[in-house]
Amino acid sequence: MALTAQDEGMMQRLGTSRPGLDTRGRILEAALLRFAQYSYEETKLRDIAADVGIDVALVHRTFGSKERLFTEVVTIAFQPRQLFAVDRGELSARLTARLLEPSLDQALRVVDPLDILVRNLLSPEAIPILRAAMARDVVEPLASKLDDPSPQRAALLAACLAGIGIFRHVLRTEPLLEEFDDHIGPLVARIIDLIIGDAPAADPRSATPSDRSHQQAASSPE
Amino acid sequence: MALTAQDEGMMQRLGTSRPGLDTRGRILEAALLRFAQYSYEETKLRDIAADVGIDVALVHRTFGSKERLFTEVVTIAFQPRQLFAVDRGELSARLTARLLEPSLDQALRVVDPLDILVRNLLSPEAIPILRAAMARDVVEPLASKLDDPSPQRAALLAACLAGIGIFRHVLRTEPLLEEFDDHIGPLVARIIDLIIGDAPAADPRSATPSDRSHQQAASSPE
DNA sequence: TGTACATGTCAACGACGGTTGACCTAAATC
DNA sequence: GATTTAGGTCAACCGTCGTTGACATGTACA
Repeated sequence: MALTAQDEGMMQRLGTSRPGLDTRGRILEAALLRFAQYSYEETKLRDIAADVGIDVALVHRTFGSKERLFTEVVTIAFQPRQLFAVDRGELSARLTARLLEPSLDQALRVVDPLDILVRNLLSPEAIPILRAAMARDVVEPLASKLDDPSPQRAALLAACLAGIGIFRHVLRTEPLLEEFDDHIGPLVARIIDLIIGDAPAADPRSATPSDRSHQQAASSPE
Repeated sequence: MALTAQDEGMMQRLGTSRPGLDTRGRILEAALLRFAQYSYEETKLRDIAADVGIDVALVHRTFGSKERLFTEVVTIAFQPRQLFAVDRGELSARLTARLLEPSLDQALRVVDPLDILVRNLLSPEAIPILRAAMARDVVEPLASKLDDPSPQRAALLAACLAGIGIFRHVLRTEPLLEEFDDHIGPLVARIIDLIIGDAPAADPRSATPSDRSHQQAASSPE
C-alpha cells in the first residue's frame, strides 16, 4: 500500500504521462484510506487529488463522480476478505481480534470493511451503497456459516460489531478506548458467540427472564 | 413538519411579536425532531426555520450558532429520561422495547437519546458534543445500576444498542427491518442480559474467545 | 506526418448553507 | 410622545466543494 518510493520511482522511470501507470489505481488507493478514516462528506476529492499529486478534475473525471468513486472503494474494501472464511468455532475469536485492534490502522494502511462501514454509515449518499455491500458481502456469507440460515442473526452480529467499532474508533468513548482487557474482551467474544450461537431453537417462548418482559414490551408501545 | 394547528393557533392568539411566546422553545422543538431524523449536516437551519415559520437569521441568532443549538438539543434529549430508572431485572426488557419501536417516531413526537445519537454519531462537529453527553447521561448512570461498577460494560451495552439502532433506522438493513419476531427479539434481550449480566467474575482468564460453555450465562442472569 | 486518444492541468461555475448586518415593527419604559 | 429594546425580516456575503469546459501534451497508429 505504499504509493511512495517505489511508485514514484516508476513514475520517473516511465514519464509523467505513461498511459498505463495506473493513476486510477493510485486514486483508488488514496480514496480507500481517506474513506476509511473520514466520512463521506469529510472526504474531499481535492484531498484525494493532493494525496496522489494530481488535479481534482482528473480524480473526478476518472470515476465520473464522487459517488461512483466511493462505490468502487466500497466494492474493493468489502471484497471477501476471508474474515468469515473460518470455522464457526473460530469466528468469534477472529472477530474479537479484529475489534481488538488498537485503532483503524492507517500506519499499516490496512483497510478493512469495518473501517469504511463505520466511517460512512450515516452519510446519506453513502448509505444505499453500503446497504447493498453489507447484504451482499457480509450478511449473506456470514449467515451461510451459521446454523440458523436466516440472515437476521448475521445482521444482528454485524450491527453490534459496527456499534462497538463506532464507539471505539469514531465516538471514542472513553471506557472502550483502551485495549480490551481480560475483563471486557471475553465478554465481547461471548456476545458474538451468543449471536452466532447454537441453534435458533434457543427456545424463544419459555426460558429467559428477559422473555417474559419482552412479550409485554412488544405489545405495549403506542 | 408538524407543529401545525395548535401552534399556529397560539401564534395568532398571542400576536406575532408577543415577547415570551417562546419562539426559542419552538425552535428547540423543531430542531429536536430534525436532529433525531436527520444527521447534523443534513439538518439545515433553514429547514428548522421553515418548520417554525420564521426566518433563518432568527434561528441562528437565537442560539448563536448551529453548533450551540445542537448542543442544547442534545442536552435536552439526553436529559435523564428514566430509561434506566428501573430495576436491573427490567432493564433488558425496557431497552429491548425501545429498540422494538417501529421507527424513530416523529408522529408521536417522541425523541429519544438513541435517535439523536444514532443520527449524528459520525458528524465531525457533533461527535464531541455527543461524546460528552454519552458519558454524563448514559454510561455513568447506567454503570451505576450494574453489579460491575466499571463503565466498560455500560459503554459496551450502549455501543451494541446504538449499532442495532443504526442498522435498523439508518442503514435500514433488511433482515433487521421487520418487527423483531419471537426469533430475534429474545436474542436481543439475551445479549443485553449478557452484557449487564452476572458478576464480572465470569472467569476472564480461562475463557478463550471461542469458548462455548458460557451460553448458559446468557440464559441465567440473576 | 498527421490525426486521434489518453492523460493531465487550470480556471471557473453554481449550488448550498452558515453567518452577518441593515432595517423594520411593536411593545415596554421613562 | 420619545426612546429603548426584544422579536423579527430580508438580502447579501463568503467559504466550500462537486462539477464542467477549454486547453495543453505526449504516445499510438494510419
